[in-house]
Amino acid sequence: MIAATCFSAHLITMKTKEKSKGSAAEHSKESLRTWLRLLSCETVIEQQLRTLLRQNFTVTLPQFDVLSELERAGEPLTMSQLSTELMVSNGNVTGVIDRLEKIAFVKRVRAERDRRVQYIELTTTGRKEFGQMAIEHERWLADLMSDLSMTDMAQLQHLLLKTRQSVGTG
Amino acid sequence: MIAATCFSAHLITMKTKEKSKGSAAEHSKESLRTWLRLLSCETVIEQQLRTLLRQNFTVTLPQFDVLSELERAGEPLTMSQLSTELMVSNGNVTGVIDRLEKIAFVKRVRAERDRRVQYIELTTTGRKEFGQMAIEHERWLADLMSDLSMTDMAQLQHLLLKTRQSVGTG
DNA sequence: TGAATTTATTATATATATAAAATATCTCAG
DNA sequence: CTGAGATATTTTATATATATAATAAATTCA
Repeated sequence: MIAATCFSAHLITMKTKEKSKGSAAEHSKESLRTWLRLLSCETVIEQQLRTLLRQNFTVTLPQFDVLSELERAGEPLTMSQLSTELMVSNGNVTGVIDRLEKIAFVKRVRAERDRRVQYIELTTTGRKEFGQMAIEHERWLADLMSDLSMTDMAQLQHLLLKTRQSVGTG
Repeated sequence: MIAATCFSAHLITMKTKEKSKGSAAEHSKESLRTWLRLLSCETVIEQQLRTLLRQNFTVTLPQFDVLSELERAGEPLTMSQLSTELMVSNGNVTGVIDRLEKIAFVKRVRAERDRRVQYIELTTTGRKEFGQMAIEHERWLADLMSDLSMTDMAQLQHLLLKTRQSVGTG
């Protein structure tokens, strides 16, 4: 999402009295442990990327996320589409687009058929600058993950997907 | 952590031209894929928890995180300790504590030996209210993770720990 | 047509979030 | 004991973030 800012720990007292294996209580505790680790892991990486982005370029992480989404789509997107894809509120997107428009990385174009809609598109500058940032961003990430094997990452992706699906259907 | 707010997608164009297996380029792409999935997974869960907390209680997610940390510690913590544990900035913690103090869930106590330090401690109300919230929080999480087996969660934790260590040493 | 409804966007209020500067206090060498 | 440097917290400025209300445009349908 746009402004990945976060208090991240959710560190909750873990009472280790229950010794039943495979019980609902045990599954519950393990869920909590898993979540705390997931959160911690995500937060550390996000902070690293945020800092690197700040130090090396002129955009913030949420702004970078918007540019990524526009580049990935390969075509202009509406505010609502951005909001949905990036999983943030509408009002949030408005602010980020305001700032990106101010530095001329994107521009708003009013749709012709439906005049309620604004299309957001990358400018030539925005696309070019983003290209540079994306290369660095991928390099940073590869470096952060350097101790993980291809197998590790494949397994991790599989489990994360399964988690995502569990949350979605829950 | 405190205010897990975030633009979360970081969806970057994935060029699939390179076909070399096990190359640095391939590892780099896989790192990016893994990160995007981790981010997406974390964001969805966080949004769910944030909404549930909002709808059922009077505190925000960052505030809940602070309370969790205090309860887990079992003793008053300084602002710096909270900031470090929750991986957020000092100024951030100040604001969250201000709000928790306003609703009398925590109180500031100036340290005697070192008058720069403020100890933050749970009030009786804060501890009691948090207890209720923590029970619900764990229930929500167990529900969200219900499709994951104990083995899945153990493997996931293992891989996340490995990722965390890679980031830490990188 | 034109009022009710739907959809998209913006406005508003509040709460996080960071970085950097300011403030207060402490430690310790000299 | 006195001031330089270190540490803890708060303040400030700016950018995200949410939820909700308000606005605006388009659509539906009596």
